[in-house]
Amino acid sequence: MVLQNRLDYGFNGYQVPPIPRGTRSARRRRAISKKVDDRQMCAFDLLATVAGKLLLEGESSPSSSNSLTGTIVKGSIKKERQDEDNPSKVEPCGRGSCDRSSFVSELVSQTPVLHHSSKEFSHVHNDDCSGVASVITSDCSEKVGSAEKLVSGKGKIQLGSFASKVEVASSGYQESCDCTLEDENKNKKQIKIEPPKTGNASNNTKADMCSSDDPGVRNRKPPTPVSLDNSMKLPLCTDHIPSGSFPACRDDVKLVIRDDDENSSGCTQPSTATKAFRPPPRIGKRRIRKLLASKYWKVTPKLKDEEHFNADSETRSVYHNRKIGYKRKRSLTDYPIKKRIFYDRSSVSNSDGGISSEGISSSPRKGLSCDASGSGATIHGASGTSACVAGQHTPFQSRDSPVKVRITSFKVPELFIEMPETATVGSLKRSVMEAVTAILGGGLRVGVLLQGKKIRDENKTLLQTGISRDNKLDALGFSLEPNPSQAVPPLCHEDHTFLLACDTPQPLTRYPPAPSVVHNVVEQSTADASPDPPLTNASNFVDSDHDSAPSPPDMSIDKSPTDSRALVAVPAMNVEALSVVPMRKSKRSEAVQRRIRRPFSVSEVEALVQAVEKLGTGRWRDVKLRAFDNAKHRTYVDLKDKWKTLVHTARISPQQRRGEPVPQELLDRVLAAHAYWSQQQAKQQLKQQLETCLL
DNA sequence: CTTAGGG
DNA sequence: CCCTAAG
Repeated sequence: MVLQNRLDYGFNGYQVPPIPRGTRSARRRRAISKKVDDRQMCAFDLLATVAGKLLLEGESSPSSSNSLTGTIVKGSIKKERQDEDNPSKVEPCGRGSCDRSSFVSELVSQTPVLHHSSKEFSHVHNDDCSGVASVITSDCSEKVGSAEKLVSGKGKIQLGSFASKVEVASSGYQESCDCTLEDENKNKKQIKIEPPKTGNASNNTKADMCSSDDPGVRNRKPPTPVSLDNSMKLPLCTDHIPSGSFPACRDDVKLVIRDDDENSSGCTQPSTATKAFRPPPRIGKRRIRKLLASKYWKVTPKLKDEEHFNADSETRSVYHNRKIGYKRKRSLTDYPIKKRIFYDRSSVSNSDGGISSEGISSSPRKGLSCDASGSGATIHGASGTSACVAGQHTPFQSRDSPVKVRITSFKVPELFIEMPETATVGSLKRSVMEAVTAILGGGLRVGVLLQGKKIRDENKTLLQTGISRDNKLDALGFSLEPNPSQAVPPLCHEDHTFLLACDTPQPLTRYPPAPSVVHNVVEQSTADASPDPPLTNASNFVDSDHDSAPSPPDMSIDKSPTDSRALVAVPAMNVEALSVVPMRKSKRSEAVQRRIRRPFSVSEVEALVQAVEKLGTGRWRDVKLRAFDNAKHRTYVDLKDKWKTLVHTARISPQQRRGEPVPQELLDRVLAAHAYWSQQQAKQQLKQQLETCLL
C-alpha cells in the first residue's frame, strides 16, 4: 500500500505509519520555558503601552500638553548669504551670549506650553545650548523622504549610541543601586541617561537589566508610583556629545521624576493596590509572555539566543499567547499590577503617538546664529502640542536656498513608573532604562508633519510641500514612529543558523529574488533580506524569521513609494485615533495587537508541502519542528492554517487566487497529499472503530 | 500544549 | 490570522 502510494503520488513517499509522537516528557521539558522575571514586566507593560501610543502617533490633536506631536515652524531666511556663510556666525553654543538662547527663552515665555513642558523646555534651552542637537541641511528641492531620512539618520546616531545606563540622581548625588525607593522617594529625582561607561555597555541585554535578583520587586508592598514627566528630552544628535561622560546638564536625556502617590491611587485601584499587588503569577507570566512575544525582541533582539529566550521558548510563547489573548479579553482586571509603567491617563487620553520633536526650528543656511530678531514666534498654545514653535518670515528666500532644519530635541511622552517602595534604585533605573529603550530602541522612523498634517508623499519636494516656503503659520514637525520593519520581532543574527541538519551554513548565500517578489523594502533592511531560494533546493529550507520579516512580498508591491511600507496601520490611525479617545486606551494599551500578516513565500509553501507529504496532516507540531523550526514567526497553527488555505487554493481556479502565485506543481502536490492523508485518516478511524467494536 | 475547525 | 473548544 505504501509503495503504491509512493508511485501514485510521485514524491518521496509518505511516511506510514506516522512516527510515534515524541514523548511528551521530552517536549514538556522543553516547554518549561523560562519564566520571565518579574522585573521584566515593567518593561513589557510599558512596551505594550508604548506600542499603543506609538501606534497612534502622528497628527495628534493639538490640544494636549502631553501631545506627542511636535510642531515647529521653520525659520525663515533672514540673513543674506554672506551672513550665512560667515562661519563666525555659527556658534553652536554660546554662553549667555548665545542668541538662540535668548531667543528660545523668549519663545518659552511666550509659549503657553502646558505644565512641565515649559519648565523643562526652559531648562534645556536656557541652560543648555548644547541641547540643540543637530543641523540638518537639505535643499529645497529635496524630497520629503530624504528629509526624513536625514532626520532619521541623525536620530539613529542618537539612538544607536543611546546609553544603556540610567542614573538616578537625587539631591545631587547618585544613589547606590541598593537603596530602596522608599529611602528616596521623598526627593525629587532626576533620571539621566548616560552613555555606557564601557564599550560594551550598550550591549546590555534586557536580561542584564532584569536579571539581578531584586528582592524589592517581589515585595508586596504597595508600589511607589513614579511619574516620569513627559519632559524627557532627547537630543537628536550625539555629534557633540562627549563620548566619555555626559555632563549633567548637557546632552543628557533627562527625566524629572516626581513622586506622586495621589496619582498612583488614582491610577490604580486603591483597594487592590496592596492586595492585588502581586497578581496571580500565572496571569502575569502570561501577560509577560505575550508582551515578550510581541514587543520584546524589538528592543533587545540579542537576547534571543539567551537561555531565557531560546527559540523554543520563544516559539512556545507565541502559542501560549493565543490563549493569553483571549483570556485577557475576558478579564482586563487581571492586569498585573506588580510593577508597571504606564502613561499618565491624561496623557493617554489627550493624545497618543510617538515621540515628538520639540524645539525645532529651521532656518536658512547657517542659521545657527538664530538671531530671531523679534520675528514672530508663533505660538501654538492652543494646540498644546507643547512643541516649541518658531517662525520667521522673510521675503528673501530664494528657491534654491537650502532648508535647514534644526531639531533640538524629541520629547518622550510622560511616563509613569510604578514600583513597590522597596524596589531598589537599581531596579528603578532598569525600569526607566527599559522604558526609554522601549521607546527609542525599537526602531523608529521619522515622520514629517506640516501644520499638523502628515506628509505622506516622500517624493514631494520640500518646495512642493511648502516646507521651503516662508509662512509663519507653516509648522513643520517631526515625529518618531515605530519602525514598521521593526514591528516584527527582529532577529538576531546569531539566531540565524538554519536548523535542519541537512542545511549547512547557507544563510549567507544569496538567492536570486523570486520573480514575483518586489524587494524595494530591502533597501531599508540590511543585507540579509534574502529572497526565496529556488524551489528546487528548497528541501526543508525555510526562511528564517529574519529573512522573511522585513520583506513581505505583497507589501512592497502595492505600496506607493511613500512611507507606507508600514506593516502596521500607523498612519491610518493617526488622526482618527485622537477623535476616538475613549476606546483607544483599552483597545491599544490593553489589547494585544494582531500579528502582522506575513504571507508565505513559495519556498515556505514548498517546505510545508514537503513536510506534510512526509508527516501528514494533523501533526502540525511535527511539521513545524521539521520544516519551520527556524521560522519563529510560523506557529504550527499557522502552518495548519496555511495548509488549509493551500488546499482551498488548489481547488479554486487560478483566476481566483490571490497573492503570490503558488506554482501549480506545488498545488498539485498539496491536493495529492491532502487526499492521501485524508484517506489515511479515514482508514485510521475505521480501524479504531473496529477495534472498539470488537472490544 | 496541541489539534481541529470556525471566523 | 485569530479565537475556542477539546483532548
